[in-house]
Amino acid sequence: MPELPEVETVRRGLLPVLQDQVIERTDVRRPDLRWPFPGRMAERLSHVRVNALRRRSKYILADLSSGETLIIHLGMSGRILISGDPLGRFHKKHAAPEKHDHVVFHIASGARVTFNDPRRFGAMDLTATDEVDRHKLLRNLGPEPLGNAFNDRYLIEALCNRRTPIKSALLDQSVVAGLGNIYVCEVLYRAGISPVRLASRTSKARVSRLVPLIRDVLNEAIEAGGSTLNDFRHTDGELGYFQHRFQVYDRESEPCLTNGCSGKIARVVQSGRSSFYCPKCQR
DNA sequence: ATGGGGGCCTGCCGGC
DNA sequence: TGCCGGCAGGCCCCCA
Repeated sequence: MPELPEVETVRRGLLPVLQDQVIERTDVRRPDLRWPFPGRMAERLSHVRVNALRRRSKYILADLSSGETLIIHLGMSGRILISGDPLGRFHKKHAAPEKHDHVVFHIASGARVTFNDPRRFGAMDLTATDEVDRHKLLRNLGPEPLGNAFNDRYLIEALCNRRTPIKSALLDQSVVAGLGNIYVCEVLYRAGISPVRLASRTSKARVSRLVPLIRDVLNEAIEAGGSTLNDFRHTDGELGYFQHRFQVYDRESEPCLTNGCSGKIARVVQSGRSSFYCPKCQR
């Protein structure tokens, strides 16, 4: 699913319902997602207050009054939906659990937060809050693309020795954390860089230019509430809108949108993922 | 050490 | 109408 902008959209949607609120009880409706849930997860997620709701890369982190942090990843098809919010900000009423509703959080306010994930590539784990950064899933993540540690000096250093296509390098979460297939395609289009160009063969000047472009694309997508392809929804069930602004993603054989360019968008497969780009203006 | 490919799942869409 | 192959926003793990 969800790349950084979609995860950030979900986090913001959850904020008013979870921040400083008490989880009264959690229903765990199956033993695992991608991996087995941690032991006694339902109990450890009952009678706890959510002190903070953070995001790291594509992970949502809920810091709990128990001293533990709930780590949530949405995988490819994970959704989180809110129902029965007593303050009326979300109109959806409670309903019987649907297919693929795997975990249901019952909030003391009366709201309910449901994690639904058909493909089950998502994940949940619990770890001590002061050890979150050392958690297996998080410890190898590179810098946040919207943070200060992500800058041209860093990115030049990170890419200069990589003998892999720049597309693959930017998808590598240890280089920069949070980009996925869609936004990498869009970023490379804006930068005029071919996805098949080797990272190490991309000039420092062009790598420098990538930094603000990555920030722009992500900020614009967050502003638009993320992108909706098949299954992404906001926590209130609404759609994101950034997909209407895709310039290359999923536009195979359509005309390039660059002024004066007569190119057609091409699709190539790189390490099993589709890359979309204009062979004329991306070199 | 680094890079590439397989595999994990379900659902949907297009072609026959 | 039904079946089959291909494809999908991610990422761990194994192998070379």
